[in-house]
Amino acid sequence: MLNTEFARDPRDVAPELLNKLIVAEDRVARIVEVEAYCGEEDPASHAYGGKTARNSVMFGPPGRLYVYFTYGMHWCANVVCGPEGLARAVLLRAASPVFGLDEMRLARPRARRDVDLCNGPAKLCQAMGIDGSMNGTELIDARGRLAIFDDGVDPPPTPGVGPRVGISAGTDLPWRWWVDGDSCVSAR
DNA sequence: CTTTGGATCGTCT
DNA sequence: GACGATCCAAAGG
Repeated sequence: MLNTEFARDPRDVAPELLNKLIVAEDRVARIVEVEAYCGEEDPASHAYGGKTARNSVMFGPPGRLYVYFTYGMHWCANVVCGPEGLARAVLLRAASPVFGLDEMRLARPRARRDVDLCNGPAKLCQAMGIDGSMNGTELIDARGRLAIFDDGVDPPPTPGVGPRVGISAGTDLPWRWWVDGDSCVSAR
């Protein structure tokens, strides 16, 4: 996946990220659920209300990872999209483990079944070993620890579409997409 | 199976 | 001082 492909509206990028691979060091998972957040114009976005220390990565160049800490214990990860400066991003909500499952199980001892390793935004980060130290990391740099990789599996032609999860504003906007029928999707 | 409430702390008002 | 782009265990049906 080329960096320039992220320099677009997250509502276009998000469904195209379905079935792409996220690679973090020795672990690989296939993205099956995403949400778009549209910067200062989106009441559900962390960027609503302007730039702060926490959300500053979203205001930077596309193709970087925005990692935030929430609920006092969880990390979640977004891909920064474009146009640059508008703080738009795609939240990685769920993935299907592909490789490195032993490491994922070690990172998530609470997960009873393998399906529970990455079926939520904070679970995905915990399983993949993503935390705040990776905030702002380039996703495309082959030397980096993180990448999004296209292995030739196309996005679903007709993904599931619906409102975003866990927000209290902007609940009318259908900006969540998922691979319909996949057992690792976080919400039905 | 579904529902409920506790955990836990950085961030912004 | 309030509240999260959440997760999990426990309790109830």
